[in-house]
Amino acid sequence: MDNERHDITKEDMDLDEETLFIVSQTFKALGDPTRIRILNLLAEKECAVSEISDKLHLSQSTVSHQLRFLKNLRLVKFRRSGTSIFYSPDDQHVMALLHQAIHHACHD
Amino acid sequence: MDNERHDITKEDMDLDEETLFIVSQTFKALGDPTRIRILNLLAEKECAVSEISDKLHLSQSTVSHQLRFLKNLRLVKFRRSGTSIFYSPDDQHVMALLHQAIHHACHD
DNA sequence: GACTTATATGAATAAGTGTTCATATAATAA
DNA sequence: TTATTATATGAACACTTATTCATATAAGTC
Repeated sequence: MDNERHDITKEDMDLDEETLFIVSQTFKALGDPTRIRILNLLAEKECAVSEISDKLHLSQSTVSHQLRFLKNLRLVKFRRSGTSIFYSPDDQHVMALLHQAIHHACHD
Repeated sequence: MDNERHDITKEDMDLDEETLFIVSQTFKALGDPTRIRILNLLAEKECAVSEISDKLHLSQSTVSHQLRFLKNLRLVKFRRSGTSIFYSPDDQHVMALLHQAIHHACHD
């Protein structure tokens, strides 16, 4: 871990357009209950689309649309196995944000 | 700090409705560029509405609307001083999430 | 009181978003 | 090839959201 003192750095200034875009996109991704549930499930274990559908009681189409959303932001990755496609988290930073938020929501 | 091993806890299971609502609301609040800029500014120093307007080049109405949004979620607090109203952050957990996200966006 | 300054608010509008339905694609099995 | 299973996709729709404009409220000053 990095223990250096936190001095004046980029994030203390006005945010540039690109940073602002990335940050807001990231939080938007986490701002939907369905996507939160999907990511929280994938955090436990890699899942096929149909598995997500079944466990979360969501339509296949809804899951597929949301996975595309998460895939576009590189928040999940996938691998093919036969006719199934297995998804798993692909951004540990974002997953850490999610877990922190859940933890705080549960305990405060 | 809490160094205990992370065992099976609530956040590893299916999320209950309330937790899901709180978490998604929190992330939605952080999912808008204007609100991110406002919170990032307030992180530096307590500001009056007009000060936020000026520094971020936003209309007074826009700032006021967004501050109401943040106030409703208890993400900011305020104090009156004459005709001015000074706002400041009121949720260190959420501010921590924001700073983490900015930090990651800047460095990755 | 009247006037100014600072902030809040409601309505309207334009843009964005999540789900559903129908259908397409892709891999496999027979 | 045809049939089956799993997943992806596009269009439509209802719903939400961020901003603007006009106006209201509230505190301070004269």
